[in-house]
Amino acid sequence: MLDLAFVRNNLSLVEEKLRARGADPAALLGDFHSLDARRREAITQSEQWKARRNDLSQQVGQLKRTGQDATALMEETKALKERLDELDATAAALDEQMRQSLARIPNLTRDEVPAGKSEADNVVVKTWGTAREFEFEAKPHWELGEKLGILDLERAAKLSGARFAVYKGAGARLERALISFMLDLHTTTHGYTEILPPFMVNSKSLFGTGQLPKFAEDLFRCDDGTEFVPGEYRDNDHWLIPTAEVPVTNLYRDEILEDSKLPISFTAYTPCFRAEAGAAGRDTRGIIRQHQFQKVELVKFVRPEESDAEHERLTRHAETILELLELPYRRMLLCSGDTGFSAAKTYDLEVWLPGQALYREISSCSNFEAFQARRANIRYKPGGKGKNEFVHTLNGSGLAVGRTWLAILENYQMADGSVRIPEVLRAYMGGLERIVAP
RNA sequence: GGAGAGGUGGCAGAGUGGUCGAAUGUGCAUGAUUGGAAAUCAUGUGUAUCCGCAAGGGUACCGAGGGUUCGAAUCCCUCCCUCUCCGCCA
Repeated sequence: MLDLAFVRNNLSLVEEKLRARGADPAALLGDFHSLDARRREAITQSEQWKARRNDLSQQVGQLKRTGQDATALMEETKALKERLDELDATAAALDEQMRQSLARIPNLTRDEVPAGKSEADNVVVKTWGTAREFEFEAKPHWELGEKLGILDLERAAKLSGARFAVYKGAGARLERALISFMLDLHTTTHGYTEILPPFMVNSKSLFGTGQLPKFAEDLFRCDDGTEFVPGEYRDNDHWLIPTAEVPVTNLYRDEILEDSKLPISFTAYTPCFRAEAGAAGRDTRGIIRQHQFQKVELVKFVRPEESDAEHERLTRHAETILELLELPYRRMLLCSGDTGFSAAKTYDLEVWLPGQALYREISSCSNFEAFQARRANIRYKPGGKGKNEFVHTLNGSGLAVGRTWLAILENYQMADGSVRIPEVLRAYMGGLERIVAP
């Protein structure tokens, strides 16, 4: 969420940034100045009447205490009430309108974010590793996985429908090995604290990180016998998390963090659940796009002045996983049109997939600045004194485990259809060096 | 799921309709005292928002949301959370 006062004082900048995202400022901001003025006027009016009521009520109390008759004053105050209720309702309605309007405005992208409409306008920042030369035709992971008996998409469909996977034998163990390998590296060398959060969260949490209200249709909601009402954020409903970002960032919702404890770095392994509404027909083969996938996430709470540097560090932490696994990748700086709702700046890491001869996103590392912190009310006291300020939040995949799994299959495949295990994973695989067909 | 007890400021803990944004203790900050410190004393010490150039003033907040009342921390309703006992359960 953007700061109301900031929007008021920088309206043309906000409009310009919205246009850069491909959003329509008129639709999002409406007649901002008018609403803002009417809201403030209504609040002032209502509060002035409340002050009068409070004053009269106190006089009533004083009369009663000294045993005098207060009937006249009570009648007068009662008469005041009707008008007050009206003013109060108007003020509350305008305030709510402003709140909802602000909640739907995306974050402003930073100036170094390139202008662009779509994925095609993202900029390659760097490329790491070289794509392997194959002396045979590289196969896609779904063929490799099915042949090796470690991936069963047919039976997964029987159990749960399309976009689910069953991993088996060495395939299941490879997934588990990747999770352990990633968590171990992040919690030791990279200094993150491991979190194992709930896999279900309430709508307050989803509002905090920005998934609600705009992206409700991308989420799985548990049926509590109630409906989601945009603008109402409950603490007693349940949604499946689309990413660990939600529970981990919301750990500190409505809290004031100690300056001396910052920056705080958390890593968490969780499954992620996504409805993939609007992705019908896309990536239907293989396990690129699933309703459930596993992910190791990195989350940071930092002081505003250090969020840029921490963003670079966090991205490097994700890249390190790819480098240790010796998977070629490139780092993309997302353009304004492709940057997510809550993010001010995002790097995507794309891994090379020889079976499909293309780069695919395997990690997304974002700086949200104060956008999420403002929604979730996460603050700190700079220097331990004075006014509370919002922290900056960051997060990134480190990495998406399912996509790492399939990248290993495609990059490490041999002519006979077997798959070598990357060196760094072998200890996690009980010494296994190669997955071969049964 | 059933029965009961609770949720008040950084913490502890009073307050059951008015003088309560809230006693008291403690913590913290500043000052006095001291060679320095401890102790002591004094003063101050929440958040958000609205008006205002500012000084300052108003409003709201005692788990959350509604309601009753001229007036609610206090009474009523719904919900959330914590604790105890029972039931169920991995």
